[in-house]
Amino acid sequence: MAATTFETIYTTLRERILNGSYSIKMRLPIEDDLIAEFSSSRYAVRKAIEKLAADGLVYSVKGRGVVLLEHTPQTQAFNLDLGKLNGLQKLNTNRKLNYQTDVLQFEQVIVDQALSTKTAFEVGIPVYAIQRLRIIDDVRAVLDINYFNAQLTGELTEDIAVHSIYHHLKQNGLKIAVVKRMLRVESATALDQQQLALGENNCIGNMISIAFNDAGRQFEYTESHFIPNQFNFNQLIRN
Amino acid sequence: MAATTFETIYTTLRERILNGSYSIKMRLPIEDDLIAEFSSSRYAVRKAIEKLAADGLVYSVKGRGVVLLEHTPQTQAFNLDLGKLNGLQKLNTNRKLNYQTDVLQFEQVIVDQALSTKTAFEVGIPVYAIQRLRIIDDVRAVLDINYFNAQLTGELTEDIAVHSIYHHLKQNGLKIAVVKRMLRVESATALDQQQLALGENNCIGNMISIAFNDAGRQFEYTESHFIPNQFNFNQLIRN
DNA sequence: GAGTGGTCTAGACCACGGT
DNA sequence: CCGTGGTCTAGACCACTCC
Repeated sequence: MAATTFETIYTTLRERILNGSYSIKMRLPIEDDLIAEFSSSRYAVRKAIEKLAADGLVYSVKGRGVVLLEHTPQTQAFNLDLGKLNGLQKLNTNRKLNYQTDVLQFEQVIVDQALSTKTAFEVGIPVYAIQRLRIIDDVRAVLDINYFNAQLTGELTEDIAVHSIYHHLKQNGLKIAVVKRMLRVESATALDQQQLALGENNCIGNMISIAFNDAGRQFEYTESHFIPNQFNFNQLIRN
Repeated sequence: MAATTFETIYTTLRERILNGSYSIKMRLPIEDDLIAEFSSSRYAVRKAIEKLAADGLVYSVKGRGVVLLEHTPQTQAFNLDLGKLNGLQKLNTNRKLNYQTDVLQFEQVIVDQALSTKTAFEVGIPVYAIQRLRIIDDVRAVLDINYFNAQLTGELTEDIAVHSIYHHLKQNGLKIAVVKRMLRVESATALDQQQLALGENNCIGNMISIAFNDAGRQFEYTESHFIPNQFNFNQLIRN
């Protein structure tokens, strides 16, 4: 906890909102009151409110005030994991899950034209091509197909792939700045059918991610193929 | 175009980034230079940069500068429709699409316990229950299942449902403040199988949306069931 | 140590909502 | 009209990056 001024205000207000301290009036106190309460500047108060708005908890209306958005037990799920790095959120569970990873493929290849078209990596650069099966509670739930720009990640090993590549990259000083994602529903490929516990289903969810380091370079292209009925993907649209 | 100071700066910088004017150095000019160029305050410059960052175009690094994120023709699709209201983005097409709507169901019902659990609407209030089939270029692509809180939307008619309910609501002064979405891949129901052009596929994408007006009240619960291989869903995660 | 973005303050005026 | 959030200015100091 860095605990800048606005973070303190944000955390305090967030807790009050979730507690229901403000729920009767459906309004946040006006800015001047919050400035007085926290003995802070308007900047800090407004930044805290902006963060609450980004969380989907409040909405500011010019001339009126800051409105609380209704939230019920049912709609809590919409507020969770709004753009967390780890992406897929398991449905209906708070208990600890049992994870296992099978590395199906691990090799270094040179990007050709076809792979470049798909991944946006430049032709000729070396990348790691990795396929991993994620087994969650003994269910073959996710097939990860990764391509990492070897020049940006440094050396990777199969042992790292079994554990967490992201954890390794962070430890080696790679800063993950931004991840862009695209989600689709697709007909299952032969590989999906073979590897995943699809049951009667013949489609998959495909979460395509491209990740950028803090120099703005794309170091990863990943497709995560996942089975139906198990995962969630959240989004918040603000006007 | 309201054209506040920061919007002008934002638009100008955005155009330059997309033009490639800055691409060689992979950096934006430093804040002081932008302040000088636009004869504006630091506030306006920083707000413009923050908007570019929200678009996934740049990333600020304390002590270093504002970095441009790599973008190639392939990765353009990741930048489109980041949280647009209309949600589903049709894959691979810029041409004009031919839309048709069939209203399958249109009735007013009172929320019972089961519907309340699903929609988060209070038991006992009147809602419109609407089912519409969206036919895009003669393909039965999307099945919309809507529930609107009648107390918040005012009267709706089947004729409105054939056209655009959102358009009607906006015209009647309802301000759509926030939409929260959850996307899943699900096994197709009998209704989906019957109505949608699923072909061999036996799954659908389900985009569940809850929408709030500018008083913070949830006025809508909607499930959009859509066929595989046709739609995109974008997300940006920032560190 | 120099350069850069992040936080913070204290003010001002404007635009919108409601009375 | 008053109350409110949105925009904007001019400054200060801090934290981080890079040389």
